[in-house]
Formats: sequence, C-alpha cells, structure tokens
Amino acid sequence: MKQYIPLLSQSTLFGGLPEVQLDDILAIAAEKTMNNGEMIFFEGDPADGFYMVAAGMVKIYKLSPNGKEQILHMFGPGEPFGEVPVFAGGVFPANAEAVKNSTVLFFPRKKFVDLVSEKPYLALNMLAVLSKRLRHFTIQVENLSLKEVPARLAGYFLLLSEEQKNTRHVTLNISKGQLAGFLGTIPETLSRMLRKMSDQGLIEVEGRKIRLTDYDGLIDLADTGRLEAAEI
Amino acid sequence: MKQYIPLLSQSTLFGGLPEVQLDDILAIAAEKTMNNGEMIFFEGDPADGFYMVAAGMVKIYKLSPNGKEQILHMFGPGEPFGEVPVFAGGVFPANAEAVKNSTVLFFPRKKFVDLVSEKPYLALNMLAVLSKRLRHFTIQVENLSLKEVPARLAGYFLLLSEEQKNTRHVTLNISKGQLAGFLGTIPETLSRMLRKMSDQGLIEVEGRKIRLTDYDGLIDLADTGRLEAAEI
DNA sequence: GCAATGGCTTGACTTAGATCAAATCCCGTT
DNA sequence: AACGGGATTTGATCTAAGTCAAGCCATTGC
Repeated sequence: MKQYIPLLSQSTLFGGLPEVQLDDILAIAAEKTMNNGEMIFFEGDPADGFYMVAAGMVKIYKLSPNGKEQILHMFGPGEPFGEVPVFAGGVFPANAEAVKNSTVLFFPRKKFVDLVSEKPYLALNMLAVLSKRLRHFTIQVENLSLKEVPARLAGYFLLLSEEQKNTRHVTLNISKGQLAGFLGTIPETLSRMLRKMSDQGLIEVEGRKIRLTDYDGLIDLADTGRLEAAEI
Repeated sequence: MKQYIPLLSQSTLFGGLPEVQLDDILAIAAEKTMNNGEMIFFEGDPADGFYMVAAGMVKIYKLSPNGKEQILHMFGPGEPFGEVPVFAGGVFPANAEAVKNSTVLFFPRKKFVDLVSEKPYLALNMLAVLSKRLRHFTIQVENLSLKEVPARLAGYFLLLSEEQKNTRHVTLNISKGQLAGFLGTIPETLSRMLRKMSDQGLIEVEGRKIRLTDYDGLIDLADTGRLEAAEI
C-alpha cells in the first residue's frame, strides 16, 4: 500500500507533525477498476466523496458547446482528485475519465471529514495539496490568456525536461491530441507548431520522443513569447 | 471586528464544529493601510504569511511580457488572499495591488500554522475557502479556453445580476479597463463587445450601469457562445 | 496480406480579437 | 469655467489560431 503515500507526504512543510496512519485513511476507501475511456464522473454530478488514482491515469476536463476539450489536469498514481466539492459542497465542476485501464480509490465524504477532524495534520496536508493545485491553475490561466501556443508548448517541454531527468530528451506521456487539449488548442495547431519549432532547430520530433536541441532558445520562447519566422 | 467573519464562516459544511474564537485569529494579525495603486506583494516575493482584506479592494494579477494584464481575482472585505505559499511553500505566484485605499491584515505563517494545529475546524474552513477558489479557477480556465469574449461577458453580467439582487439592473464595481483584464481581454475589445451587445438589444449601457434588457438572450449567449451579427 | 480504424499531418480559408493611432468623454483641480 | 489626464470609444489593419477538407501513416484485427 506504500504507493499511496504521495497524498499524505506531499507537504514537508509540517514535517514536525506525527506520521499519519496510512491504514486509517485507506480503511475508509473503496476500490474501483475502470477501463480506458470510461467515465468516473461528469460535470454537474452531485459529489459525496473524492477519489485518488491507485494505478493508471485520469484526465479532468471541460467541454465547449462545440466539442473542443480543455484538459484541466492529468493525474497519476497517488494523486487525489475531485476533492473540491467535498469541502466546498455542491457538484463536480468538470468531467473525469480514465485514459488508461486504471484503479481508483473512492473516499466517502462523511467518513473523510470525520477522520480529518480527528487528525489535524491530515487537513494540513490536504491544504498543501490544494494550494499546489491552485498554483498550477494560476500558471494555467496565465498561459491561456497571456501566452501564445508556441510559448505554452515550449514551457511544457521545459517542464517535462525537469520531471524526466534526461535534460535533452523528453518523452510525451500522453497522445499529441491530448497534449493539444491540455495546452488549450487543437491537434492541427499543435502539429503545425511542432513543425515550426523543428524547422527552427529548437526541437527534433520523432513520434512521442522529442529532442530539445536548443534549450536556451526554448527558455527564451517560453517567456518572451514570440516564435520568429524562419529566415533561412 | 465582526466584519471579518466571512473568513471563518464561509463554510457551513462543518456547522457541527465549535465556534471559532475570532479573537484568537485576529490576535495574530498585523494591520496595514494601503493607498490606491500601492503594491502589496509582487510575483516571486518570498511569502511568510498571508493577507486578508479588512476594507477596500485588492486585485491579484499576472502580467505578460508585453504588459497585458490578466486579473486572477478581485478580493473585498473579509476575503483572505496569498494563502497558497503558506501551505505549499515558496513564493507568491502573482502580484497583489490595492485598487482602492484599503486596509489589509497580515497573518504570519508560523503563528497561523501553530494556531491551526490547535483548532482543526479552522483548517476545515480554510479547505472550504481554497476549494471554492479552485472551483472559480476551473470556471476561469473554461472561459478562457472554451468561450469567446461575448460569452464571458454575458456570463459576468449574469453573475453580477445574481450577486446584486436587482435582476435586470447591474452596476459594475470595477472600471471597464479592469473588467477587460478580468475577462482576459483588452479595453478596446471590451468596448466593441458592449456596443455589439447593445446593438442587439441584449443590454443597455450607461457608464457603469448596465440594464439587462434580454435576460434569456444573455443566458443563451453565455453558454452557446456565439453573438450573431446584427441584421439590418 | 489487406481492409480499416484512429492518430497525425497538411493545405486553403476564415475569423476573433489584438495592435496601433486618434479622437472624445469624463471628472476632479485649479 | 477652463485645464489636464486618465478612461473610453472608434476606426483601420494585422495576425494567431480555429475550421473544413483531404490525405497519410501505422497499427490492429480479420
């Protein structure tokens, strides 16, 4: 069960606090297995608990009236999702769908609230998790409204490069279509941008493997925004 | 001091919990007065505490390299802000500026964390506040990436109309320039959209007073997206 | 081996909205 | 009442990115 630790240890801020009893928290969880593409919940569904990914991967997204999909988050093993309505009340604000065959844990709200009242450090951990998520959203809003697609894309590559230790060689963990949704654009546009960026020698694309051939150029692109037209 | 209650009572979810001692929380706060336009903190500043608006109004925003401003939040009396780094660690992810002459309370992180360990219900209240903020961001991301400016604007009017009891007659509480920043656009575009919308009889604009002349039309616009060109 | 399906790429076209520049309005001061 | 400066509006233009329509791999199943 040790693979579930991320939920509980994500914050080292309050390290002086006693160790959480993993069994306590896992005791109140119910396990569900989901197939790739299966919906976990829909926007608007009443929420009486939250989830955590045990295995696989889950995407949280919104749809526009004409079907364009904006991915808000992708969550992997150990990451909780759908907590908002548990604390704020009401309904799920977005859709959740398994993007691989996955196992998720469900935590009924009542049980969790009871538990959290007993164990304050659990609440502090949860606060840290929500705070980090809030920060991610801050960045996402900034990206969507202040940066153009190439800048967002460059930023995404740099992020990947930090996550994966191989500084110059990253591998997409999602399909390009999904990546487009995550960046707030559409597959066609993403495809063109990838092409432009490789034309300019910033990257080399081979399927899901991306070589970052001009790291500094990417950094520059990521925050100053503009992708110059290729001048031979 | 009763005007500070919103922080503590925003969640009725956990109503069974004992009443918070307002004095406890206010005891650890320091008061600052700010002039209109004065900065409270900058993006990247190290954070050792969070704030709450006591009087006036504060905007939280990001800037693009070329100066465009995206407002993330506007906070009024009783609303806490800048809590994210307190729980997630690190630095402020955006700028905070007083948009009126204002008074803010500052809560040093260490003192607050100590207090929260003693009073679990305080943490639960904080969780509720952060969760609601997270939900707002969900909506903001959706708006920015999936909806066009007229739809966002219509949505904003409908929101205002709910907040202010007068169903057909709303008053902007911020300048149009600020509103543009909040909607992720620029003043020129906002101005044109307001014009289009009044040309179509959806609203009537008179300074900061807006009459919602076609409520159903606005609802339609807010979620199906498109503003038809005015015929004739 | 060869449909066939889904993911990706490409091209031609359209459009929402940003930029630039110039009025004009509005309001608190002097 | 005249002044000055910010806020707002308007017009002309430009551009990033979305839409529509085809074609192209590349895998999976038959």
